[in-house]
Amino acid sequence: MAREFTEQEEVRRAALDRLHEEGVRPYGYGWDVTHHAEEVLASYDDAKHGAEDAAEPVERFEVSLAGRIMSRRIMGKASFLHLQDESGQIQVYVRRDDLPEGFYNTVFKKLLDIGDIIGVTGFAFRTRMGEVSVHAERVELLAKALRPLPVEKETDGKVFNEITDKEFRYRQRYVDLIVHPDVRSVFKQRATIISGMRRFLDERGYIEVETPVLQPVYGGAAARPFKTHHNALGMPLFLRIADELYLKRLIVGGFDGVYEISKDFRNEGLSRYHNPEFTMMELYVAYRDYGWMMSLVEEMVETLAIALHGKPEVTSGERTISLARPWRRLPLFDAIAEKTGRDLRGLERDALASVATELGLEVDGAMGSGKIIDEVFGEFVEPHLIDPVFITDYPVELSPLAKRHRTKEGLVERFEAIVNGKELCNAFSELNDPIDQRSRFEDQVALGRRGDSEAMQLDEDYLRALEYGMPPAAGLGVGIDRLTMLLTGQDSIRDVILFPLLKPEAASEQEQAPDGP
RNA sequence: GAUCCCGUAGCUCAGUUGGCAGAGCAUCUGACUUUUAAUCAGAGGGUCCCUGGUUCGAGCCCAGGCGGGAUCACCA
Repeated sequence: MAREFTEQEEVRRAALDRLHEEGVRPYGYGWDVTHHAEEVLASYDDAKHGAEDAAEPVERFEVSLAGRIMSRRIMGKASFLHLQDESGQIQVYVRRDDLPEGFYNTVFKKLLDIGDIIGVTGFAFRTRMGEVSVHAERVELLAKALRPLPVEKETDGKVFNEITDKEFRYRQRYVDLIVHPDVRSVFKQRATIISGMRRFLDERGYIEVETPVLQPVYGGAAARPFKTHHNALGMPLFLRIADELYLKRLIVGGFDGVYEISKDFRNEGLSRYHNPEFTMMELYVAYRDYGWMMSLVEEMVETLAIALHGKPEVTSGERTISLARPWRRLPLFDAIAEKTGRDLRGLERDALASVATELGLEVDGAMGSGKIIDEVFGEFVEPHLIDPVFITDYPVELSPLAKRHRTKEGLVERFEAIVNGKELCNAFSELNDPIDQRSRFEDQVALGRRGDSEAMQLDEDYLRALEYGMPPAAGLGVGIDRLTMLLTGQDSIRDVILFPLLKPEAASEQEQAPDGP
């Protein structure tokens, strides 16, 4: 079914036909780019290239750029436009008499539009109004835009044509990126964070590995998986919810430090903090424990913040948060006591339940003591932890893969870093006792039988690996999306994921996709 | 899943007690060789989300639906 075109689309399609008639190729093959807009602006030198009132420049500043037309000011025999490339925008001055016969009047004025991608060569100069610009001597169309671009115009705080519809911005991220430089900037910063993290880990000698996304047995976290099917083997497979168990197999295999930066998938709800596929960095280091890992985390996050902002500080709304080392280390029960005034240490399940109820939580019979403690923490403590803090020593039943605490009964050597009221990472001294691990898995299987859809599966092969002997090790998982939110000051995960999951688009524009084989 | 809010031109939004569908920007035509929200003169553009109801008359009131957002709950 043919889509109806808007008036502006009709105009552009008519222009496309005219271009063909005029013998102008509307979609080019490339352009020899010598400069980006920002470089020209940064390296322009009035003394050499001419100030606005200078007679003749000492030397011509030859440039060749390519980009998108973002605005046009057309006059009789000369025009201005703003060209946007990846680096930013620069003004271009186009004169009829500098271009081939007829090009200015028939092609440039009539057939080019905002949104078209062009190549420009010429020389940089400073206009009478003082703006460094490119005096075009050659203009070529590289790609005709058939849809109008919602380009913003701004003057003295008044903004016209701004796209504020979040849905539009997420669905048509390519448009969002064109018209919002700050959105481009967030994703450049995301790349800086990931490459900085990779460098940090590589410098320490840890090896980047790749483990299966499709897993016959999923594990390593408490979450519901996506299920799929392999036709040739006729077997169900799960998209990984974590990398953990495979990475620890590699520690068994003799690697002393391995990490993986990858997508994990969890079949759960969407929110400001949750997308069904998200990016995780997991790291495992042999012969280290969780105390050592805390030092590594604070150093890594501080390093990344400095790389991004020049100082170990981030902002969230009005708030400035210092990420400078060292971070406070606070046992979970102390944190709860500090914020609620209640000491939960050593309390039995029913006593915990009544304290939680007094605090105003709803407790149902299915919740074990670990779950209740977790609820109290999540409700009354975590949201109030703004400055970075390591919360340590969690109940054993919440952490089936963590090593029992060396001195504290019923707890494991686990920590989460909390910043700005949200978990940034999760880590522990890894459980390497195969007998204990088997019984923890069995507890999980029992939970699963009682209907806990997030309980872990028993992974026989992982136990086999542990039975060969795994060195003591520290493990870490960092949510890259949330780290990026923190370091770039974004308050929705959708603003740090290029293409967040959305409901399918209503059938108006999108042809219904046929089902796969 | 629950609650609240929103849906009018390409974009942002007005739209009075229910009485001819509006503005800015964008688009089109013409003028203009240093503009920058260019300017000046003119023009076109609407399934007011959908369906039904009330009414002489509905963008507005009512009911149902669809789409979206925000908050809450599970999870990183």
